[in-house]
Amino acid sequence: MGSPHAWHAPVSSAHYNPGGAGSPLQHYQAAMNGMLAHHQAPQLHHPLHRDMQSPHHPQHPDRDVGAGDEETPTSDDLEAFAKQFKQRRIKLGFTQADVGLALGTLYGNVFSQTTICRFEALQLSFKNMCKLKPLLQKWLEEADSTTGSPTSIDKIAAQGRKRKKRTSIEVSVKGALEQHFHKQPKPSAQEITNLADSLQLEKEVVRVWFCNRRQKEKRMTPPNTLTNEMMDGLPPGGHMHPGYGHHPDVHGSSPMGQHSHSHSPPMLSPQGMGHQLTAH
DNA sequence: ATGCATGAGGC
DNA sequence: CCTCATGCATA
Repeated sequence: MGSPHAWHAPVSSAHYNPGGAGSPLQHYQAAMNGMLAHHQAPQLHHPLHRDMQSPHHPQHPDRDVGAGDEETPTSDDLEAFAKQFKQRRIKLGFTQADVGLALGTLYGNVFSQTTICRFEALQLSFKNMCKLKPLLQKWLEEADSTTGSPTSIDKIAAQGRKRKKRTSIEVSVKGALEQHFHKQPKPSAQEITNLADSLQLEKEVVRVWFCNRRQKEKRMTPPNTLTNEMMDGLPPGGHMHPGYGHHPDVHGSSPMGQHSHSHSPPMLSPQGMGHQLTAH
């Protein structure tokens, strides 16, 4: 029979430093992004409640630790897996985009470089991470199992969608939006219209901005809310850690309590990333 | 790697 | 209109 798997050679234009230390400068780009996005979805959402985001307590004594469980993983498991995944992926010479395509060939679900990237960086919701983990895990198994298999290349492609051009919001404007976000994460339609008027932006742009902002707060690795506004009445006791805000979640809808290991101050993945440019 | 955007599903 | 998963386009 034919080979069920089919990944072409790692056309990787990816050069990364598996050591971590050395050059923090990594810039791999999906050179030839085949936008083969169409629809798919053999999997629908079930009428299940959102019972996720609470891997609390050990369920069964028969559950082994490690990255090999089929049950709901903990946030820590996900982090460990993501980390391993990235390392192996790079070791094997695949780019994030390659993996995305491979998943399509494997299961029929294609993913973009973006999604793989976000998975590795834990920038997805807990639930989403859980959903993708099995897929990526299987790919890993197959990937190193098929070490050096010929395989055919399939290129499906193309689709033209008229997407709106990405609006570039100025830094100063972003700052203003952030401040409003702290006051009211969910402004009403009227508020949005008002804000849009003030900032001279389209209402839609502002609305979407808030939607995206809320999603960010729900990621596993949330942007630390470092916007202290009322720190004038600090208690004389002062047993507060300087540098970072407390809980990442606000209403208790947040997934899990962050890990227990001492996280360093604001942003900084356990890996080696972090570079932001505030100039343009 | 990430910002802004689209779309499906839900209320 | 919101949430949620996902991605094009871009820094």
